[in-house]
Amino acid sequence: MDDSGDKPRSSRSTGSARLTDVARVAGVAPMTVSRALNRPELVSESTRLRVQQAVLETGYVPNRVAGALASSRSRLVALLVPTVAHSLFAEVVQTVMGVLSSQGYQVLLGLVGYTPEQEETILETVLSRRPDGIVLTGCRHSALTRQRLKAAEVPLVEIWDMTDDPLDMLVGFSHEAVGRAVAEHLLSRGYRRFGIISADDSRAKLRVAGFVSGLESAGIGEYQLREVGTPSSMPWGREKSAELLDRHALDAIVCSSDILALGVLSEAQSRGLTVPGQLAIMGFGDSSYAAASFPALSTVRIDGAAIGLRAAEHLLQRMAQPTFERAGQVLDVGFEIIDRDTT
Amino acid sequence: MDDSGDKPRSSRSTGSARLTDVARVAGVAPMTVSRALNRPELVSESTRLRVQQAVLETGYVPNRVAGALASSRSRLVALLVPTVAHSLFAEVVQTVMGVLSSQGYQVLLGLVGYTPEQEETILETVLSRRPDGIVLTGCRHSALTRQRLKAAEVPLVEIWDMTDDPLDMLVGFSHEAVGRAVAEHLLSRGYRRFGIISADDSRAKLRVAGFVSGLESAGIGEYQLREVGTPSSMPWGREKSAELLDRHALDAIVCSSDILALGVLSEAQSRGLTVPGQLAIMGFGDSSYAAASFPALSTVRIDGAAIGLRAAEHLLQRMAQPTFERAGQVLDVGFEIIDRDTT
DNA sequence: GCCTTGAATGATTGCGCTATCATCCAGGGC
DNA sequence: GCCCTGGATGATAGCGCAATCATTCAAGGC
Repeated sequence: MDDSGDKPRSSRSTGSARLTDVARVAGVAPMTVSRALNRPELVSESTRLRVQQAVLETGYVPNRVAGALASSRSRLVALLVPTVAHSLFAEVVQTVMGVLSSQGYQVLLGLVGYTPEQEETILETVLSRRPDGIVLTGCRHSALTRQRLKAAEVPLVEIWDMTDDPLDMLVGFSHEAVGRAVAEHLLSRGYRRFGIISADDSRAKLRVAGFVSGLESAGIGEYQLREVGTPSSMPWGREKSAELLDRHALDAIVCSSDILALGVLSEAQSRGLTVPGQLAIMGFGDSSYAAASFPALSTVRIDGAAIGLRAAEHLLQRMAQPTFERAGQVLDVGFEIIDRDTT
Repeated sequence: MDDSGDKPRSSRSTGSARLTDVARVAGVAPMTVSRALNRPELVSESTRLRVQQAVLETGYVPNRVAGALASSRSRLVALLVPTVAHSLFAEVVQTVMGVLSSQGYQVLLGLVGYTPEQEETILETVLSRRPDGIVLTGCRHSALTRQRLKAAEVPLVEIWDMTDDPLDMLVGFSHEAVGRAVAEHLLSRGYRRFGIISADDSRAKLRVAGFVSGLESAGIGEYQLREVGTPSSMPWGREKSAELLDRHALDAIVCSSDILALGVLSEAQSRGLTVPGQLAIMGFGDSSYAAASFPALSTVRIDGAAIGLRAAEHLLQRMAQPTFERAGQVLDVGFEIIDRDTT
């Protein structure tokens, strides 16, 4: 009845219902509406119901932009991955979002590709949203990126890589160890003349380095390496393996992703090579189609869901305990060699 | 020199540099800093450089939360898809984000699954961020969702479906037409006894309905239908096809996704059935592995990149022209039957 | 000289919310 | 009666920025 106290809506207002509108309808102070919605345990049952009713009547949708500004809590988590067009990262995105959204966080997704420059650019705009937490793929960042992240003092989980010295928390695995394990596996199978097809991305190169060091430990210094651009694709795999097979006598080709390996497989088949008899092929990622190819692709399984899950959990924990000591927690989720029919 | 005019930093402040800090260092008014950063053409060259310098000195990172509140422009676009763990939607996410981020927009990703309830919940929290635009998968929404979207008056593109009556703009294709085209294709190949394995999702069901109506047009009223839960997977495909093949004499099985079709294929192979001689198999989506399977999977290609691209473009256009008449623009990107070696 | 013009810059205000502290009041101890 | 306690509610003041309008000043016309 008494709406004489309303301020006239300024020309800058958006026109939709505000907290004060709900407060007027419910006959309480704006602050009480805020509490009824965000901390209902502080408000009496009857007030809560009146507010609820008023929200429905006014069609009020809270403005979290204003809320974030006032409270310095955005309830936003930034998730930076190279791409989602790769099932491994898609899996991470899927699980991280599942965990975080169940706890009331929303996710600002950033696709940083495979270059430090893109990461820098995107990180800057991401930080301008003042996220409550960040999940960041990889742990080899430019100096500027590291500096910005430290300055932002925002809970952070690096994923999908391994280091002793994380910026904050880390959930991942060692790419070098993957490479080394693949080398040992193939050597134990008796393969000796290796081709490598690797994407031009820093983590793939780490795996290659691990693989090569594994070979060297066994006294093998010779191998053939080809790099391909991103995104990896079957045609890249075919083209580079054709090149390798034309010029070198190889008995195994190791690829930095399953999709490349599939390309190698089809090249081998088109040349009438028996797999793995005349040519062994190793992928990486254990994509859903690795098991479905014929012959079924041997590969390395990374549990993206586990990484996403643990990363999200770590982040939630840290966000809940604001200044918990920066423990430098590191979790290695490992990997698994999947020995199917191409090795 | 003169910093006597500074307000003491309130206890509620976040501690990082603000516009006023930069302004003080640069020796200009805060408003001038704002202009130098957001509308540099309004500021003299020398001022712009001084501000730039001051930004570097202070390590200032703009607070877009405050900016969004003050300007009623969030520079945020919400992108709602069922999942990213499916290459088709991942492709859409990838392209939408590519286009939008090049124009300075950030993307708030929402995974709505395949139920209207999840869509409702997520849409509510999404709207509370006051996005400048929304890309929404599907165009069959609950009444509440439709009402909220209309009330929000935010530029909207529905994707991945088709209707005459979009909420705002629409870029997609007709799932019924897909089903009908698949029916015609298989009938023309001479297949007559059909099994259908479909996910329990509304758009897959539309494709089934189209397929069935295609059969009926040809006078075929009998078919075997099995539904599977989400997410679809190879084991689901194997299990349901085993069930179908045990009980019915079929010469073709149509699946609502490639991954299901791959499961059917492996079941067929394990039974020693020749494909397509004794059993034809049809997928949907033309995932990257469809061409790689053996035999290569026949399927339906949807150009997810085109959908994402056009959707993002439409949205950008609408966001640039605030109250352009709600044209009800509809774009049908169609689909393509990919006739490989399983039909 | 005087006015106009427009580019550059500044001062003020408010976006819609929540932190914080103040107030109010019922219930209880003594 | 008085004071304490604590739950419920309210009033006030900002969060950091940009919209808006005001001011300044050099250049130019006459």
